[in-house]
Amino acid sequence: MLIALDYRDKRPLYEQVKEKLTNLIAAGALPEDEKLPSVRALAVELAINPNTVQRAYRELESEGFIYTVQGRGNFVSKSSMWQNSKYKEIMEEIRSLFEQALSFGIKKSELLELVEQVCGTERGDKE
Amino acid sequence: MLIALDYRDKRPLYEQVKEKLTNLIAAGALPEDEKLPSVRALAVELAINPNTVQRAYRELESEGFIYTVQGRGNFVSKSSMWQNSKYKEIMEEIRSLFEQALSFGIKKSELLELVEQVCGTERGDKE
Amino acid sequence: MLIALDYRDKRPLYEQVKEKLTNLIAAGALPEDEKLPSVRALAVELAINPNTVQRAYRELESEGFIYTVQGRGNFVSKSSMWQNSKYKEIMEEIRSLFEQALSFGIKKSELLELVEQVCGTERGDKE
Amino acid sequence: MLIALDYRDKRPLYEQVKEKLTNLIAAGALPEDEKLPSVRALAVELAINPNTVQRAYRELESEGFIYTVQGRGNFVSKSSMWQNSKYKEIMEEIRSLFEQALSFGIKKSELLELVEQVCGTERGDKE
DNA sequence: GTGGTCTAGACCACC
DNA sequence: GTGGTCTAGACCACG
Repeated sequence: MLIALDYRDKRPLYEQVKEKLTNLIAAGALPEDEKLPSVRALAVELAINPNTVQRAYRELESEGFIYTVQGRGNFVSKSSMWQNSKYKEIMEEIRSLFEQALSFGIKKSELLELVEQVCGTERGDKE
Repeated sequence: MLIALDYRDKRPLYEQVKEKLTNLIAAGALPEDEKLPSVRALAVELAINPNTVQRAYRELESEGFIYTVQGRGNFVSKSSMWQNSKYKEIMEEIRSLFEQALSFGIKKSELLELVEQVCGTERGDKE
Repeated sequence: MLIALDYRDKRPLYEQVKEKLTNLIAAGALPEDEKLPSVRALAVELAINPNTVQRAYRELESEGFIYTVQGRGNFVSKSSMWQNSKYKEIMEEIRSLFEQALSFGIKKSELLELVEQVCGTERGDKE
Repeated sequence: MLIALDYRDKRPLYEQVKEKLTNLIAAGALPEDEKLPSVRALAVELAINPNTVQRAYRELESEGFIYTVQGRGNFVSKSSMWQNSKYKEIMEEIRSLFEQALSFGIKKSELLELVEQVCGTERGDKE
C-alpha cells in the first residue's frame, strides 16, 4: 500500500491516513471495487491502533470514497460518489486562499504564473 | 477595532484573532508604529480570556507583524518585517493546493477562471 | 429466481436474501407449497456462503413464510401463516416513522401527498 | 437532560444518544445556542464511556445539529442547518416503507387512515 | 474545565 | 477472517 505516516505532522493520524487514501483513490491508483487492506492489517502495517484506522475508514465511507461490507472488508467506490462534492470543496478552499493572497499584496500575474508552473509539470502525466 | 469572532469556526480563537489582525495590517488599515489595543482591552472588547489575546500577540510578534515594548504596549511593525516570509508561505500553500486540485481532476482552465473571478472582484479596490 | 444482492447495502446479506424472498412470496410470485431452491443451489447462484442462505431460510421459517421438510427442501407456506403478523409489524413501523416525521415539522398534507404518489405508481401494476 | 438508554435496544449506544438529542432539538425543547452537557458530564449521567458520548456529539456536529467550540462545549445549531437534509431523509424512508407496505397488500385506505390517526393526536399540540 | 486523539484490549455480528 | 462497538485510561490543546 505504500503509506507513510509523518509523526511531525500536527494533524491527527486518522486524517493523514484519510489523506493518503483519498489521494490514491483520486489519482486512480486504486481501481473501483478494489479491496483495501483490512482494518487490522493496515493498523499493523502502520504500527498504529486499529481504532485509528477504523475511524479513517468510517469517515472515508461517510464521504463516499469507499464502501464497507460487513465481514468482507472495505472497497473503493465509483468516482461519481465523491467527485462532485470534493470538487466544490477544493474550489472553495482555493478561492478563499486566493482572496487571502490578494490581501497580502500578491499580484494576479503571480497567481497566473503559479498555475502555469504547476500545470506544466503535471501536463505530461495526464494529458 | 471592529473584529468579530466566529464561534462556529473550528480554529482556535487565538488564530482567529491573529488572522483578523494580520489582515488589517496587511491591508494597510493599521499604519506602521500604530499602537494596538492592550491585551486586557481587546480581551474585554471580544469577551474572551486575556490569555487568548496574549497568545495571539505573542505569535504575531514572533512572526514579525508587531513588536512589543515592555510597559508601553504592542505596535505594528514595518511591512518589510513580514512581507517576504508571508509571501513565500502563502505561495507555498497555494502551490500545494493546486497540486491536490490537479490530482482530483480539476483542469488548468478552471484554475485560470478562478483567478480571473477573484482578481476581478478585488481589482477595483487595489489597482 | 432472479435475486440480486447489493453489496453496498449496509444490511447483512442474510437480511437482503430474506427481504427478496418475502417480497416474492407476498407478491404472490411464488405460489403456496412451491419448492424453493436448495440452500446450496441458492448459495452458488448468489455466490455467497451457504451459511448465509441457511440463516435466511431458518428465519423465514420461524416467521412463518416457509416450512422445511427434512430431506425434501423448503416450501412456501400458506399466506394465512404470515399475513396477520407481518401486517401489524409494518403498520407499527409506519406509525412510528409518522410520529418522528411530525416532530421534525413534516405536515399532514405532505404525508397525504406521499400516499397518493406511491399508490398512484403502483396502482397500474397491481389493480 | 432526561435521557434514558435502553440496553435491550439492538442499536449502538451512540445512536441512541444521537436519536434522543435530535428529537429534543427537532421538537424545539433545546433552543438555539443552548449549551449541551459536557462530554464527560453526560457520560457520567448515562453511566457510559466518554468516548461513546463524544462519538455521538461528533456525528451530530457533522450532520449539522450542533456545533462545537474547543474548550467551551457543544451548542445546538440553527435549525436551518439540518432542516432540509433531515426532511429529505425522512421522506425517503417513508416512501420506501410505503412501497413495501403495498407489496404486502396494505391498502391505500389503510395508509390514509393511519395518517389521520397520527396527525389527529398531534394536531392539538402543534396547530 | 472543555473537546480531541490515541492506545490497548475486549466482545459481538457477519461471512 | 471481516468490520463495529464499547470500555478504561492516558495525554494534549484550548480557554
